[in-house]
Amino acid sequence: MRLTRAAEYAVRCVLYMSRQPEKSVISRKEISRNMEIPDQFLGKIAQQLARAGIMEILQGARGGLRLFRAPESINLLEVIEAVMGEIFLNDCIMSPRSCRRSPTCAVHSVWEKARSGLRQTLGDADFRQLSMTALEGLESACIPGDD
Amino acid sequence: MRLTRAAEYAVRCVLYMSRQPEKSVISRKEISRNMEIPDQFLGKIAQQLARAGIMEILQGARGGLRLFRAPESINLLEVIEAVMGEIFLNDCIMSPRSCRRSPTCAVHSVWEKARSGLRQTLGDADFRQLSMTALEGLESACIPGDD
DNA sequence: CTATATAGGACAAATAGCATCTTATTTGTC
DNA sequence: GACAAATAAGATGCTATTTGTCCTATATAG
Repeated sequence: MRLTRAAEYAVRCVLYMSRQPEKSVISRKEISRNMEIPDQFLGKIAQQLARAGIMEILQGARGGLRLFRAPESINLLEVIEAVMGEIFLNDCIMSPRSCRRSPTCAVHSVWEKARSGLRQTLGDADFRQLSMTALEGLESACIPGDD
Repeated sequence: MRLTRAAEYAVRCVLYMSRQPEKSVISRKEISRNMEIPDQFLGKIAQQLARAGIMEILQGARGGLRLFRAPESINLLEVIEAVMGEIFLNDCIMSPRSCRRSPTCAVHSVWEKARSGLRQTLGDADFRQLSMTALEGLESACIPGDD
């Protein structure tokens, strides 16, 4: 019931880019260095974010990453789901066929409520807000693992 | 970002027990058979639920499981957390030491909101309600994996 | 043409999830 | 006390996922 490392990295990456001048191209190396993300791993993550229409990747010399949209139109939910897939709390929500009586199962409705609440909260957080509050260099996102 | 199988089994187990006459002792085998839970695995799960004060385990012949409290005083959240540990969405919520500036990090506050909302929803669902809506034999809880 | 980037597939180590096996222990009944 | 019916608990194994790394290919600016 928790974020993967990859999703955390994705959030850090978009957060870093949100703080740069709009439409600027930022090299993967710069991001990975500043946000403590393994460079090659960030490459894979960036591809997923690109496929989700969040950023674009420019190849070749002077290439790098560029946000595809303004930070205020990007939210936490879509960044996370771009990397982890759609958030769901249990199997039966995801594949109703495997649940024999979802329409009348009380547990089912709780899952659904919990899931939609969670997605709502994450969907309401856009990166303009996030980047404005988190201003200082490296420490703009939580950096786990030192513990 | 999803329930483990063990947590799903725990929910099914408590749900089954909530439907039986209060304070009755139910053998593990009966529960595992009726709710499609591997018997030995249920043994482990029952121990966790017992440690959490949700049920008690009676050893020996005619032994089995018995709810320690009335179904209305048991909620989804505690059953899940008994098995999975406390729900948290990312590392930095769990171990604030590893997060260098949690008080001022905007992302941090979103995690906290999402987490508390999720726990609230699950905490509001008690097993009296759940067992009343889910009445029919086997199919009282979602049974994944057939898909 | 060359230097600088990313692309993308293969691979590997670590961890977590999902049990199962085996042996021991507890308890009720005859 | 002996036996049968249950659970307890530790060890073990299999699989999938996560978290990367490596290597070769490809794209682009100058």
